[in-house]
Amino acid sequence: MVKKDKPKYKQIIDAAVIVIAENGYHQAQVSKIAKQAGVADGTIYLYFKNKEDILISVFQEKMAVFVNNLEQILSKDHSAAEKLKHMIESHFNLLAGDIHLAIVTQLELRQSNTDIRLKINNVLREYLLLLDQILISGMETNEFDQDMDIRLARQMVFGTMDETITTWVMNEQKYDLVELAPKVHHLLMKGIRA
Amino acid sequence: MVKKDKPKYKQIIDAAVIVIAENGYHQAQVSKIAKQAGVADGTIYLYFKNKEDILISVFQEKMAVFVNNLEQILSKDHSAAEKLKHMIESHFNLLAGDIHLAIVTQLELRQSNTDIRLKINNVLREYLLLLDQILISGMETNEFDQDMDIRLARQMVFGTMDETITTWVMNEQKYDLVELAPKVHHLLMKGIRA
Amino acid sequence: MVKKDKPKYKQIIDAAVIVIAENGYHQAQVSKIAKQAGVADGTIYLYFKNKEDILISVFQEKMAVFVNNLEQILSKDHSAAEKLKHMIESHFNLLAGDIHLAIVTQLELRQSNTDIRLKINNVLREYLLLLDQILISGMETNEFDQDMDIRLARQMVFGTMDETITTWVMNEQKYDLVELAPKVHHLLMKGIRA
Amino acid sequence: MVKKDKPKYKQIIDAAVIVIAENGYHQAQVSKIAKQAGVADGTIYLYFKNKEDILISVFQEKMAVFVNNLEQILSKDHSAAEKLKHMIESHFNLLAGDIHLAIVTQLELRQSNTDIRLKINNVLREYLLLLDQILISGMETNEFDQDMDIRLARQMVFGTMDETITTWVMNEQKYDLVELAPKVHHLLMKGIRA
DNA sequence: GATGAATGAGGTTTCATTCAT
DNA sequence: AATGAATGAAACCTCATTCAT
Repeated sequence: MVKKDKPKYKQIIDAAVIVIAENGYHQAQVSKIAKQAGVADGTIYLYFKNKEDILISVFQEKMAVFVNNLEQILSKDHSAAEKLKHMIESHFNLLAGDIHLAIVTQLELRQSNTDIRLKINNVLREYLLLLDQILISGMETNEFDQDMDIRLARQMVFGTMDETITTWVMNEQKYDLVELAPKVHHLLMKGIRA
Repeated sequence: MVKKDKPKYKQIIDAAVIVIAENGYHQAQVSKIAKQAGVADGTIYLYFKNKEDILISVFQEKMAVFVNNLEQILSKDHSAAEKLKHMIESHFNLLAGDIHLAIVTQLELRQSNTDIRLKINNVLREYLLLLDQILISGMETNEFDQDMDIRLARQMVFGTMDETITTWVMNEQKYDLVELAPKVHHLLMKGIRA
Repeated sequence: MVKKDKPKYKQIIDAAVIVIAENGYHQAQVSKIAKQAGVADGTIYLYFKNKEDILISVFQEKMAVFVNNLEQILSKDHSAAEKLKHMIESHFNLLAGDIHLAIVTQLELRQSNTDIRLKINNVLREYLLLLDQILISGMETNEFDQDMDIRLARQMVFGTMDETITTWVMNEQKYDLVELAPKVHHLLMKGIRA
Repeated sequence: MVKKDKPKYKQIIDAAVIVIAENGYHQAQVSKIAKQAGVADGTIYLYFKNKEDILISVFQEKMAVFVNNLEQILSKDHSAAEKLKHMIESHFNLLAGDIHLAIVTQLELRQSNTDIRLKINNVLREYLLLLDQILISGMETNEFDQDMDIRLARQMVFGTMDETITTWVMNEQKYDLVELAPKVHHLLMKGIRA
């Protein structure tokens, strides 16, 4: 059994999400995470190389859920437009259902230093490549504008989603994020359709 | 004469931009900023309440240029679509012309803690309100879709611009940002037009 | 059967010598010694009270060889001068033949804290008492100066040997230590002979 | 005025000697040294790069006194034998007069890691070169055996002195170290004279 | 007897801010 | 107004030792 499969590994990851969300990135000391996880400080270091490793693992583990979801969506026999819709809904659903995670990914983890941010970006890249697949397939079926710049389209889709979620988090989730999904989809579709 | 008009005030602001851009947010110590500005550490505190005050002031001072530009654009007798185009071009132009500033606003300042980020968002709000004016005027003239959600449209426009600029900065400005402006405008127009 | 006679006892002692020699005193963690010995960390504590006990036992076990050798030398029917010569040769030989041990006793073990060093000195005392016997016998037979201070003479003999070996170890054994023995003996003899 | 000339520099050096002597090398925390010196912890770092720098500086500053003394002795118009005598007396005198320093140099500083020990050895080298000068001059005037190996002779002289002082320190200075100087000199002279 | 996962105390260093000059 | 020396709080990580299995 590898470390990642041991119960304490996930226990610590989940504790980190809670502690970061509730205390902020810079107030998320290792000792606080250990306490929240119900283990000794030193135990953390049996499962993670250092604090940076915890933070990157948090992002990796959680991002994996997003990637898996998106892979599911891609595997279904739907139109590109529908896939995009499912992507937005699924993305919004996941974050609306885990406020702690939303706070961590949209606000707190972005305060990390450049090293960690670069590693986080590598994890994110996998997700964006799947988004590119949707865009490319839509262009091939002529659902989406065949002349559009993929990179710009991706930046519009992801930038709009990201901005929407961050605004929602910053406004303390006063309104329903999931309800916005169809509207966001509609807006984006107009931008990219043929 | 208020503090903001004294030469050392701007001197420190400019020093902060340079130091943050060249060293990164977490390596931008007050003493470094003081040295770059050519003043003593203690002098900083004659012009700023604390370090947070410097960072917010940096954003305020620089954002003012963006707001002024946008006000100029709004005052001209153009269509909403043209105003949007000028906005994107002007925004991209300003940042492409001051790499230090681009690095600071797109990457480094986002590493600040949530408190500072919320205050920065307040400063940003003024700019976004002007963007809303363009969107509203476009909807009134039926250039833009009258059924669209203003907030979402704003998030799409700003999110796309922001994501585009950040990607450009992260890629070390290998390509021409300003050249992308028409394409971004075209993409966004498709999304929001009637 | 007492603990010292069990195979794992010597196994751990030998592992400690290797680990200390190869990693240095401050990098010789109990877990490394356990790994080198092929036992679990906890097993160490079935044979030794604590880490300090390992280090002192290392010195005791290895010093016993020196003491045995010297007892052999003393038992032979030689002049005091010859005994001294054999002592130096034997001492140099043993260390030249076990570089790990030389590094540990001359360099690494001296980095231990004062408590351990005092206990090591107690172990060393037995060896120095045998050296004193050589000196006394030489004074009785008028081979050595009958007016000399035994303690000082012992410090000169041991200090010179020790400094010579340490210099040799520090110089990465670039030259032949054993070859120096006659010269050291000659030098010391001049100092102590009648 | 350079840092070394400022009063706090020497204040911290002296505090370090006292704290190390009284608490042992491994219990000489920076905070203890700061407290003993009557400054804040952070102040230490205005004068020293890090803890290692304090320890090396302690040795450098104190060793400088030994080197200066020895240079004085060398400059006098005495025989090599007399110079050696003065060296031993001066060396013993300095340490007998500053028990804290004796404990630090003979016992505590030797517990430092290999990095620091190497740097300390570089400082010591200067002293040993002056000792070599005495030996060489004695050989030139035929006071000392012209056939002897300089390195061995140096190791005998320094090893004997070192062993004598360490034994005295370890025995809690129960007897008079300075009284031993003539005897040590006599013993060494017999060993090296022509 | 043997294991090895878990424990938790403890210290160096940075840096925003102050205040005597 | 300007200086810059001094302050001191705060946290990541290591590793000897234990004890349930």
